[in-house]
Amino acid sequence: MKRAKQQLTVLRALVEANGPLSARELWSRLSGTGVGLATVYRALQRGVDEGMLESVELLGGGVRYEPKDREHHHYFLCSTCDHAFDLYGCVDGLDSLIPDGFQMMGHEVVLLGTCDGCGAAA
Amino acid sequence: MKRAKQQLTVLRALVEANGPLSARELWSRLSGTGVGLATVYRALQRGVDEGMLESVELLGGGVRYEPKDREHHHYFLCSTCDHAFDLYGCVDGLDSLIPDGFQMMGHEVVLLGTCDGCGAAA
DNA sequence: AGATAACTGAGAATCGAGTATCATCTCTCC
DNA sequence: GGAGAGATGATACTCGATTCTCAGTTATCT
Repeated sequence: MKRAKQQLTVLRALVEANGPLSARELWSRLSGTGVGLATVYRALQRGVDEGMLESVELLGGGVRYEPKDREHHHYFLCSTCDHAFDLYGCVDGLDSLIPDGFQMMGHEVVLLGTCDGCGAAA
Repeated sequence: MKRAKQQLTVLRALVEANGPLSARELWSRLSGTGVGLATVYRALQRGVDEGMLESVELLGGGVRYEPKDREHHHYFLCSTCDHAFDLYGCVDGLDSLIPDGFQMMGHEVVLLGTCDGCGAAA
């Protein structure tokens, strides 16, 4: 098995994904390559340290990672396959929700439902 | 210490809160009452089973609980104190985000920032 | 009061996510 | 082709959240 380039393999898989991936999700996508889970975590950690990746936390617990250069976007979380898809675009009316005295520094919108593949299969 | 009513104590604290609480957060609010952590979990589990509570997962990991009878709302998550506040109201433009073939069954909006108390203290 | 079932607190046990360790492997530079 | 540095996979370990266990407590009914 080829070594020393496994971290690049990990990062490439992340760039090619259509949404943020968790460490485990990423690892399972690389299952054919023999990459170890520890290497996946190392690659993610390094990517974050070097500023090319960012971690995002959605509903459902786990931390997911994606390239940092993507424009502002939100997510669609499929309740069947648990995969998160990027959604480009945003929503209106956020400001009206903020209570007096609170300072908003960011927002997160997550749509829940079934994705293309899972909805068709059902 | 009075017993047998501890679960009611737990549920009452949850109803009186201004947002969903995690098991730990709830437990710490009851620290003066001698209620055990296991009892908090038991009360929450029973509340969910009986349909009076629902669990919500926001960014930041943990599961939080709140009464199920509240109208549609979203959350403000304070990055300083990590408390989640209910926000009544909603946003526009969600439909335009949904990709073709996806079916939306719900949505979650979380505002991030600093709350009244934490912003004032800073 | 007595019997019984439900409830409780404390701490042990379990579980999953993430991290640390270590022997081995690969690359680069001589 | 030999040496050293960095990378890798397997696995042991840590840590926090949640659940389980158990002996003692309390409520209810008689």
